[in-house]
Amino acid sequence: MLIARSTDYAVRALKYLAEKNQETSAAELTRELKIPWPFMRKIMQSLGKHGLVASRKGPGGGFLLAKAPEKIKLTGLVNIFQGPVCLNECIFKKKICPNRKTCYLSKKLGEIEEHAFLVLDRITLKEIIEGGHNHG
Amino acid sequence: MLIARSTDYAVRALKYLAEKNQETSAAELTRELKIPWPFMRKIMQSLGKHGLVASRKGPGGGFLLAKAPEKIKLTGLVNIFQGPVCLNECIFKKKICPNRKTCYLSKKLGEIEEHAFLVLDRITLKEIIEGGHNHG
DNA sequence: ACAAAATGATACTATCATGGTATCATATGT
DNA sequence: ACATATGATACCATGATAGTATCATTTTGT
Ligand code: FES
Ligand code: FES
Repeated sequence: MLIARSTDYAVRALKYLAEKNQETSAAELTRELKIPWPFMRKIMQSLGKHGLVASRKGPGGGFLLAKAPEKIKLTGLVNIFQGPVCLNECIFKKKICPNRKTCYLSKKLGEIEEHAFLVLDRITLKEIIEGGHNHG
Repeated sequence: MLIARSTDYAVRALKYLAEKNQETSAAELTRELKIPWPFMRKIMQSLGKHGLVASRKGPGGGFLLAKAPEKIKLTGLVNIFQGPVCLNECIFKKKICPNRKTCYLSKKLGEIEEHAFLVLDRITLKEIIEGGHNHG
């Protein structure tokens, strides 16, 4: 799977924040998006650590988008929650394969991976919001 | 990961069979390809069930390629060992997402998946063998 | 006939990534 | 002070993949 659940949840949360454009608590996000509360909190904390949202503690506190939606790329989110986009780790017995440089199959998988990366890298939160879609 | 270990092992085994072009036992495959014996057997049995190799029991028995290398497609192997190529299963809480039809993100992931499929579908065992590669 | 060598079938276990939970500490507004 | 929020972190659950074990069946050679 290219997009893990955590990444997907993050997209939904960010979309909600962007559309509401007001400080929003994790509780509200949980309620509106039907995402389990502790999991949601973990996700928001990750987003905070990586500077995608700003947070404020205390009553009335919550999260605010910290970057413009057009600056938030899907590849960035994938990186945070799943690590680098990777479809091509020829692992033989848990050791990275020594033949990668010359391997035909690896080359082809590399092509796929690159294409996937390019597509994902061009998708921003803004596009997702405006894309005439239903995500979330 | 696009190609699972089992699929990769299958490719190596088939390549070996194709190059040797003689009846070959699982024991030899295990020995030569450094793949765990019971796992190798399981893989060969799957390949047999799906008609990619023919088998013969008894002393001196073993496996033979049952299709021409150019007829063995990577997508076929992926199907056997991993199921359909799929990078795009928006699963929300274990239920297939109802928004798929209109979802922007799903559309983009679908594009990636389709590209991946097309590339894999054009790779045959023959190409892998002749590809100036080292797979295995 | 018999033993050995091979595959067929199938059930089981192990490992690991992901998804999800729980707890306590810390900050903030009233 | 106290309630309400997030920060940090450790823990648990689940499922997919990788790998193992066992027994039945077929074939060959003596
Ligand atoms: S919201 Fe489910 S496919 Fe996009
Ligand atoms: S054999 Fe490892 S990259 Fe192909």
